[in-house]
Amino acid sequence: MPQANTNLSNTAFLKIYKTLYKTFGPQHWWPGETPFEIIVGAILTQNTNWHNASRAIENIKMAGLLDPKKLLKERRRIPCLIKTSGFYRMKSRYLRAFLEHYVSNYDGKVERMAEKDTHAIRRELLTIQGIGPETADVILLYALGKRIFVVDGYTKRIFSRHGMVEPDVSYGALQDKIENNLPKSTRLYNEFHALLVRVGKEYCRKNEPLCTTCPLGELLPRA
DNA sequence: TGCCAGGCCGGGT
DNA sequence: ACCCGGCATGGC
Repeated sequence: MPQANTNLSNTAFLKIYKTLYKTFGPQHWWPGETPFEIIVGAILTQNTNWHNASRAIENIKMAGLLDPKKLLKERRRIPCLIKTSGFYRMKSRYLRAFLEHYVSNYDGKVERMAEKDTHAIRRELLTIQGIGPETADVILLYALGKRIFVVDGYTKRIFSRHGMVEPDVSYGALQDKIENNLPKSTRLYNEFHALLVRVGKEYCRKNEPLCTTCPLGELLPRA
């Protein structure tokens, strides 16, 4: 059934996207040269600023281990290499869990994983320790090129502060709402998430109740 | 200096 | 089904 869905929020989400794109331009996400680098970054940046995570990736690169099989073989070196990313003992376990799954089921080849249906892969990723909904969706969208919208803390904060969702909206509910009110475009999902992180970092931090200078300022609820 | 950062897990109600 | 503490480093 082709949805004739032209309600108000439909235009609101798209309008925000357009405003952000006009303001900031293309973000060229995800930062990372290969799908595997993107996956590693997705795990290392959990609740961690990108600066710290990217330094950990650099360490892995410098060691010549930014490759699934090599990294799995040298997994004992991981904690030392990724220390700067924080939570490094947990993240070492998470990385190892992913590597074991990835190498044994897909021979460490992203094309093999991408052959499967999007939601089948998603369910599978969620069974791996350390991969929750956001990390799974980052892998799907940015490493596998699947059409799925990535929700994160900034997404929730920005849309709730603009009165479009409740602050405690669940991951899935927000994801559904956004996907149902935007054109179904992988390219747009890719760019929109990146733009939300950009504007979130610069204008929508936790401690700032309402921003008055951000490009979306006119959409703020009156305080 | 304390707070924050591109979450997720496990144990407790 | 929620709720919450733990996980850890580095920058401002």
